[in-house]
Amino acid sequence: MARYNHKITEAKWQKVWEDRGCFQVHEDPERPKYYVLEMFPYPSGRIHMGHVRNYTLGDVVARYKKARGFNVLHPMGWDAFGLPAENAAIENKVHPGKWTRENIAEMRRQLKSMGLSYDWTREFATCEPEYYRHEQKMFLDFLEAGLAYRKESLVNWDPVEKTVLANEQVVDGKGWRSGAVVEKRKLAQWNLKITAFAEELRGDLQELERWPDKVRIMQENWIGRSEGAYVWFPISGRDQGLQVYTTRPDTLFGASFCAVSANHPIALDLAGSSSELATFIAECNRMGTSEAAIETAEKLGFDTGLKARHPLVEDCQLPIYVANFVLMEYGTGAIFGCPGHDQRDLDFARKYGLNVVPVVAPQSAEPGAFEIADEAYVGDGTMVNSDFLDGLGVDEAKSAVIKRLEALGAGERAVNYRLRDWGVSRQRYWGCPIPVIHCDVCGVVPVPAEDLPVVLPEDVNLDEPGNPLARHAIWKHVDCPACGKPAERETDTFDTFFESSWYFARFASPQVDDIGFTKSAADYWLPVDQYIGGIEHAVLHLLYSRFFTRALRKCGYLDIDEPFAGLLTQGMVCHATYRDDDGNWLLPDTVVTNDQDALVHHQSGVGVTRGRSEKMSKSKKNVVDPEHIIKAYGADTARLFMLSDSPPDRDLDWTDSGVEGAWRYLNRLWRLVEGLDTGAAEALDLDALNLATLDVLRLAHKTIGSVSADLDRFHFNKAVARLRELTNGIDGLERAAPGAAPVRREAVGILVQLLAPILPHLAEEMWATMGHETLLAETPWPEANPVLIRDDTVTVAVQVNGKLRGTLELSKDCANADAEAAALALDAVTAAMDGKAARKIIIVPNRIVNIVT
RNA sequence: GCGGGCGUGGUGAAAUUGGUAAACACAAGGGACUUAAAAUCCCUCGGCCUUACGGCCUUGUCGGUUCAAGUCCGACCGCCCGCACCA
Repeated sequence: MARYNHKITEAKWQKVWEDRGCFQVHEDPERPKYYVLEMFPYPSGRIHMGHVRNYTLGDVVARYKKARGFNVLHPMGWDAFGLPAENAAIENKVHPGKWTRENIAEMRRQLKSMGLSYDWTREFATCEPEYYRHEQKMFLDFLEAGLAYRKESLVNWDPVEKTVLANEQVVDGKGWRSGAVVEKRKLAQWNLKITAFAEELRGDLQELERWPDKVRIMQENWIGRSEGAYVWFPISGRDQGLQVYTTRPDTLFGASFCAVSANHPIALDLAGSSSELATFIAECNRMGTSEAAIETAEKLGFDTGLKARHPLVEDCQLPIYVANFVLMEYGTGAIFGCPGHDQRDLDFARKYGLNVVPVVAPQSAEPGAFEIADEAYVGDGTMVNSDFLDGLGVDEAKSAVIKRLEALGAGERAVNYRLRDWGVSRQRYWGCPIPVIHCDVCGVVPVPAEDLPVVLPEDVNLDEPGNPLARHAIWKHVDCPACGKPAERETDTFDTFFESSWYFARFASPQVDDIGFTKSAADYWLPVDQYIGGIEHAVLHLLYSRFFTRALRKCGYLDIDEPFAGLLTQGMVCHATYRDDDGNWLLPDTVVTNDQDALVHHQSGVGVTRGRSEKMSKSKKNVVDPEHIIKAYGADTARLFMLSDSPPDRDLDWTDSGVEGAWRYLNRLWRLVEGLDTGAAEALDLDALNLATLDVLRLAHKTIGSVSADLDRFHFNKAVARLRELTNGIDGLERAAPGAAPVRREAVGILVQLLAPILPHLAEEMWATMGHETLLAETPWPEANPVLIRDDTVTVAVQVNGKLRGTLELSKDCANADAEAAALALDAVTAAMDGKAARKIIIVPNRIVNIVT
């Protein structure tokens, strides 16, 4: 008996599907559409197991929905701009464009070997002008709609590389590559007004019912709506006041100090005449902006000597500090501190010897006796020491104090968001040029639509630090489109999240060149019905895309609000880690077991320690190359392994034995059709079947329902288990039994159809071997015979005092009295009741009888 | 520090969402076939007690609610993920 030859079979069907254009789709208003999309990859060079998992999940959904009659759009493309290309250019002296395009070719070849049901005619790469020209136009439309603007903002500047660094590229205050001390610099940067949609982006999260709660919570926290008030504190001896934002206006009578950010105008102003303060500000700015850096930093303040006058308490003067924990980007960059009810303010007050006055007393406290020790009281309670607020609850006090402040003109109710506008300028080469021109006379001038695209020049010199566009004299110098005088192009490029914020819409009409996508195609295909990708994009990519969709709507491109109706976030692919005695990481396939059952390196023989399973990463070398697996076992085996055992949103452990198990199952399936009687078809006669044979046929039809339900809910591991059960059932058929041959043929047929989304190549081969002349990839999903899935009897558990004492086969939906009588008649039940009478009998029809004595 | 999640056999997991815990696999052990191996097939496989029939226990720990708890509630322990000192 020949073993299943995956190499020949997989290549054969991939070619058939491609030649027939099985997966090419067109808008068809007659059919329901289904758009399934996996997050497109950055072309880093080769696919990794994370890609294999992601694309397998999407492919199962796409093939299943196609079989269910949907017009399925399932595209693939390349997120092709980004920093790795520039790094590779510097390290290997290869042009970023060449490097990127070669990587795409290699990865496309690898993806094609997986047999994924993409409509490859829709493929595009975002680094090509045919793509990015449209986002240049979108940017100009945003500019006109007031959704894009330029402002000065602080960036991490690496003085050696002459470039801006992301937070994660700053390590201990130094550039990750140059090691130079990073400076905070103010640069004029382009921003998109995502905050204009803050409330909408937050509120609409509720509508995203097919998104994981986890992601919705993360986005909600990121947007960070808070309700509070602005409060104005006059500054003694100055004309200007201090505007503060607070979420606890109720604690205003407990205020003992004010504090401003190191970058607050007041701080900068005072620093001009105080070198001490200037030094303190510089120290604050040196502190990293990453959370870890701020976390470990001690809370420090610098007394400015200025006093803020309390808006509600006559003669009350609060010292104004510059403090390292106040952020310029949030609220007004200034706070009042109430140490009694904020731990950070309490720490600060103790350090600098400031008053601590409790103004909220917990319900349990003795009136007048409540004091604050080491812990601030942040709970609800009754107002004390607070003038007209005394006796009110916290919420009432908030309203009352705001009302009073508003009446006095000393404050107002306010809603604030943590969300900041999206800075899109990058001082980098390998990105989409920002289509504006800077003219000394006219200022910022948009590139006229007819001059788009602004094409990224290919002839650049990457050997020197800094952005090569800024050194490219020919490209950079142009005439002002408005006045015709010499001017300069913007040399910044877009953040690469720009490209991925609308690519899903481009797939709807990827070939049109006068616009990013046509309205009619967007109307038909969008939103994406099911989006699948990694949890690492839970906030930024998904939030930017949600914003972009709204911005495009405002500019008339489309009519939807939400780009992704359903979201599935897959878990990581993990593998055990290995290190030798010197602590060096080792590749899994260089580790073997020796005669003494010990782990050793396959060549040197030195001892190896097996570490815990972790996310596959190059740095820990615990990687398995998908291409090796596909060559050795085939794409179907890799797919099956990815889907078996673990639910998609959980982490998956890659194991060799698991792969072997998947491969054995494939061969077992293959033997199923090899041994099939495909000759003269004996008609199926239900009445002639014995019970065991009928059960297998019934199992096959029931499996249609259970597998469908599992696939609908993305419980792929359970679907695989059901298919294994059916396989076990078919294998157990007694060949000589009457009607066994036609039952076997029908059951295998159903099995093959249900396997099709998971093991497309093998299933197609089995389908053909069974004598079908149509393609399984174009065959509708099977339908269960209602007669065969109906159950006449059910197994009911019988308990005495909650303990299982036996089971009963009862006719379905039988009377409770019958169930009760049958249960009481069981020997095990009478024994367990030990002569006692039943006090109570609980019956859940078709499920359980519980006798309580 | 805050927020979210998870904890079930040697391992990955399942449990119709409060109703027979451990489906389906992996690993392990035993057997059949074979000159032998591979492949394949069959059996055993949570723990303890029992020759057997069977019994008792078991879902991180301790309590609670309920006729009934892996599932709900409270406290604790452990692990993972995310983050914003957010006023």
